[in-house]
Parts: sequence; structure tokens; C-alpha cells
Amino acid sequence: MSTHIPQGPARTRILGTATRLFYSEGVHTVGIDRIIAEAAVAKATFYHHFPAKDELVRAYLEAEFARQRDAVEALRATSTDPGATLVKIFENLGETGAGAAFRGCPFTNAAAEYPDPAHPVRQTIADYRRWSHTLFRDLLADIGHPDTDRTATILMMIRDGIVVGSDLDDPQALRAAIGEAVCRALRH
Amino acid sequence: MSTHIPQGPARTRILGTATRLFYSEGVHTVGIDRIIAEAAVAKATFYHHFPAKDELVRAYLEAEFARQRDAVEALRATSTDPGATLVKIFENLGETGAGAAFRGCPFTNAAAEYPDPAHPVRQTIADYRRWSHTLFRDLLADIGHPDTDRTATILMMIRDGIVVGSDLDDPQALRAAIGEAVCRALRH
DNA sequence: AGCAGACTAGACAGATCTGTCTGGTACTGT
DNA sequence: ACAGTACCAGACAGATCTGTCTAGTCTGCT
Repeated sequence: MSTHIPQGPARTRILGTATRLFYSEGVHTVGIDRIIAEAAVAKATFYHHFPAKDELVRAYLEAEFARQRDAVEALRATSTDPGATLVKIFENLGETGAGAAFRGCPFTNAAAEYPDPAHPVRQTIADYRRWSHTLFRDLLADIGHPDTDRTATILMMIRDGIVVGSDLDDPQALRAAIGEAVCRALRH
Repeated sequence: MSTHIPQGPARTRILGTATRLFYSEGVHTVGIDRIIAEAAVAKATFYHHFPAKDELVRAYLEAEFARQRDAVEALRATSTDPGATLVKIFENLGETGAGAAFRGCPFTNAAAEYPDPAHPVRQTIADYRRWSHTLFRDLLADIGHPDTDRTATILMMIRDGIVVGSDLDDPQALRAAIGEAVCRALRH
């Protein structure tokens, strides 16, 4: 029911289709043939825009990274209270985790399929995780938290726990525990 | 340097080789041909013991599940202090996470490659996660914690954070934060 | 008018995947 | 001595994978 005919230029269609399929079914299980079929694109066009499948995977994660950065940027622009921003980030995480289409974190899922830490895809994942940790640390510094670095690491744990647990356990029960988890993590 | 010639009966060799390869490189990237080659087993023998690859994946996770159950059982048998047991479980997690061969949680990694929640492999993963949550909840009850269920959920988050972060971030920095993370999670 | 660039359709190569099947060897218990 | 079991070696089928290549269409700019 949700198989829309993709719109716009070829590159956009490819990336949109790849995002949907890679996220919902995994990277290695989804072949190029399937992507070009569902994106309604010729094979030569695909390889014109992306020299190899791994480049598409990287572009998929890079786009997701940009999307999250923009969302956080928008959140920080509306609020001057860093504590509220922090809580809102985690509430949003729980909300998306409770959605039907949720299937975990695109970055950790991809990492599971790319074991080599030197691979370009893993570099993008590492960038994303450094950005996440820095984001938490900056917000904690803005709050005036005395233990920013270690607490940011603890918040990363909770973040990972939410995305993993929302996929594999009961997302509602998990969502109900997020507020308390963050609250306890911040206590020092 | 670590490619040992496998020992023992064929089934053990297959499962041992599969465990090593599936964990270090992923499930879909490792083919049957490679497993039978490194296990020094004939193809017919493989399919005699495991009717399909997915059955081997399931057996691999089931064996890992049993190993962890045994380890926890041994830990609970030596100590009568449930709080110390809980802390030790998390310390052990951080220790294995800091090891060179660590590549995240076998169960969450496998889940990333099996998107269908109804798949037998996902059932095993769900069993494992239910067991983990129940373990935490039982230990919290033994301590006399007033909020066992929600706190167990928070401990699950920290557990997931440790296994994900040990693989993708700096395992040493993460390990140094585990004690504090558990301590804050237990505070009520 | 004409040309460049983006696109489509699809054959093709070469590798690799899972799973089946044939045929032969070696050990073990009766 | 003999049946049963466990195993080995490897060919084979059929599907699927990534990536290349040929050949032709359509559109917009100059």
C-alpha cells in the first residue's frame, strides 16, 4: 500500500528508494537490481550517479546524518533551555522508536554489516557517533553539568539502548522509562 | 595467526567455525562454502547436521545464549550478594567489550540482518532479550529495589549502550563510565 | 539545426550463493 | 563378516549478485 512511484530526478529517486529499502531490509539483502527497479531507473544511470554500491550506502547514511543534524539544529534554534532540548531529543527518540516503520538505528545496523573499521561506511558511522557525543557534551556544558564528558558517554548508552530496545523489545514499555533514565543519568 | 585447524566431530567444527566467522564478519557476508572449507567438512556433512543456513545461524545464537546463561549462573552461584553480581555482570561486559576481537552483540548484530520479526532467528533473539530483562529484574528484586521493572529496562539500555559503544566508540572511555552509569541507574 | 548530457532498456560477463546429488571411504557394533 | 553410520570430495543446478557495455531516446541550450 505504501509503494509510491518515485518522483523527481534520477539521483533523488535512487537515494530515496535505497534509503527505504536499506533501512527496512538491510544493506546486503537489498540488491542493486531491486533498487533500480523500484526507483524506475536504468542501470547505467545508477552507475553514473554512484560508482559502486558502497558509495550509495555511504550516501544513504550521510543523508540520514544531515537529516538528524538539521532536526537538532532546528530544536536548538527554538529553545534557549539546553536541559529541555536534551529531554526533547530523547523524547523524540522514543516517539520515532514507537513508530511502526522503526527498525533500529541506521548507523548501528549498517555497522553490523560492515565489520572493517577502516571501511568508508564505518568512517561515516564514526563521524555520526562523534557528533552525537559532542552534542550531548555541549548541551550538558550549557546546563552547567560538572561531569560533561562521562555523562555524555552515559547518555550515549541510553540513546543506544532506546534505538536497540525499541526495535527488539516492547517500545511502549521502553518509552515509558526514558524520562526516568535520562533523569537518573543526569544526577551526580 | 589465529586460524586454528578445527578439532573434534564435524558438527562441533561447523558450529565453532560459524561462530567465529558469523560474529567477526556478519551472517550474510559469510557463505556456506567458506564455512565448510574452514571447518574442513564436506558439504553433504554440513547439510546433514543443519538442514539450512538459517538453522546454523539459529544454532550459533542459541549456543551463545547458553554460554551467557552458564556464565551468569556460575556468577550467581559464587556470590550471595545480588548487588555485587549485578555490578560484576556490567564490569564483565565492559571487559569483553575492550577486547580486540569484540564486534558488538551477536544478537543485535544478527537482528540487523534479519528484519522480519517472525523469523526463527528473531525468535531466539527475542528469547535472549526477555531472559536478560528478567535477569536484571530478578537481581533488582533480590536487592530490594522498589522499581524493579522500569529499572531493569534502564539497565537494558545501559547494557545495549555498552555493547554498541564498545564496538563503535572508544571502549576504554566507555568502560570507565560503566560503574557510574549503573550507579546512577540504580538511584531512585 | 545541432550538439551535449541525462536518461532508458536490457544483454552480458564473471563471480558467488544455497542446496542437491553421486560415489566412495572408514570406523563401529553385532 | 556385515550392516549402519558418519564422513569426505566435488560436480552440478539454478538463482542472484555486482558491474560493464551497447544502443537508442529525450530534452534543453546555443
